[in-house]
Amino acid sequence: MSAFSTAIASGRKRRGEGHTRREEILQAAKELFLEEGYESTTIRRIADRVGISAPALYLYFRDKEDLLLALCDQTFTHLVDAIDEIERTIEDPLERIRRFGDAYARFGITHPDEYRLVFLSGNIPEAIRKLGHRQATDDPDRPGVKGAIVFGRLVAILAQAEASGLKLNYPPDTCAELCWMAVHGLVAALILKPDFPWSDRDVLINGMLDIHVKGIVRSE
Amino acid sequence: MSAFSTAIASGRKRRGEGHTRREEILQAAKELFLEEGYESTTIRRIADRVGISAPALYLYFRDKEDLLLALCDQTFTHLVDAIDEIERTIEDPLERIRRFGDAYARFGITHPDEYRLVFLSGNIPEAIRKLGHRQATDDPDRPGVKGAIVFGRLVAILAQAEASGLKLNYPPDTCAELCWMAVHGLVAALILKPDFPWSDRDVLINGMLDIHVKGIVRSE
DNA sequence: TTGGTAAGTTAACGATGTTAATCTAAGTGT
DNA sequence: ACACTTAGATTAACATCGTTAACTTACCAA
Repeated sequence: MSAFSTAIASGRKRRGEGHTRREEILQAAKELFLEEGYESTTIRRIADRVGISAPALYLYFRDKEDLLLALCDQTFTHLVDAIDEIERTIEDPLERIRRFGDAYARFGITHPDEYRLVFLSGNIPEAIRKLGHRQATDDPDRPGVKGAIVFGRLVAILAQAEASGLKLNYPPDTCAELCWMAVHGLVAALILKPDFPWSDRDVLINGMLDIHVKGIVRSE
Repeated sequence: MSAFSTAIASGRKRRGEGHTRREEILQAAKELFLEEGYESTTIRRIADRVGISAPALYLYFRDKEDLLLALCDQTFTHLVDAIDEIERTIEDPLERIRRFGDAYARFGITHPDEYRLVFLSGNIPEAIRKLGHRQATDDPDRPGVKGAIVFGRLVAILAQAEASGLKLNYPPDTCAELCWMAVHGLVAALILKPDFPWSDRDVLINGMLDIHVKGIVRSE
């Protein structure tokens, strides 16, 4: 209670804070997210931690989903960075695909809450529709779009691989969808049923990548 | 209001209804589930449709999850039946695996709400723990267990295939996990992002099965 | 007739996301 | 120096949710 009231009392430095508040809220939400899990992350708890009232959050975020998605994008940026790194350093197309899948899977397993929110909860299209026509579909800062960007990267890598002479068994988009779905299924399973006696993680990841790299490139 | 009160008035045939009530509730829940979607399926709405008060549901189901899982098991029985049929009629191990995957994928796509509840929401182990020690883990009537049964069937089919001479690249459980995860990812993607411009469904399903059947059996 | 019991009711609790109405303090124009 | 606007927050409240507590009713058996 004292921490709360002092936060209120000391939080009244009005000038220029409008800038910072949004980041403060995201930071607090992230902490709670990690500390107490997604389930307990309620609007009021986030507001408490920031030191403001719950309705104040609605000055910065349209609704809870908007907040959470913004938070996810922040995290997903790290995955995009990792993909950038791979594209910059790896030349061989097949190895690129492998590394992509590996990075993707490990990112998902390491950030289960964010992964759930972006790839495992109700359709993002609906969420976008709910947000209204506020922004065009290609706005790179719209929350939730980082997930689509990651998938787009895979399509690009595969198209590029095909362009550089690799023979694929399906069109690049279809290949991307198949690969993504499979690795996505792996991540989803490990996240949603963590107590199930799965085989060794590395075996599963490597196995899945083996199977799909083999299954997608024409071998004759 | 009139429909409600008449339902109440005529619903007071007390004798022997205790037997029927549970099924009535499940039926009403199922209808609402299909009519208005999972989101709008609230305890009070289900109770309204049955013509009883909301707390009365707790005489037949421990909590909402218990009800929903019971409902899911009812639906999943159809998938188990389909698997029975496959095991009874198909001899060739590879074809069995294929048909299993096909049946599984199409079942998931056809029953998205139940699929979400069983395979796409928080871990079942937690749910089971929440239900208490009411029943042992191998009770075939415990709600939610049908999902695990389906997976168990796949393991059995693969082990059987190996026993009949087929060479696998991984242990049967690992093979089952890989196959299941991939098809699960496919179903999950189609369910959760229905508006995404995916490739043709049949192409995806067949492609995924091709890739995994090829990737799992040793070819040399 | 008298209990006892199974089935159901109403009232209420605590939480949740969210909205409406209001207040306040800082900046701005005159 | 004084009035006005406005961004940023507040308190109060709403509707809804799952769920529990306490009470009522109808039936059956002794």
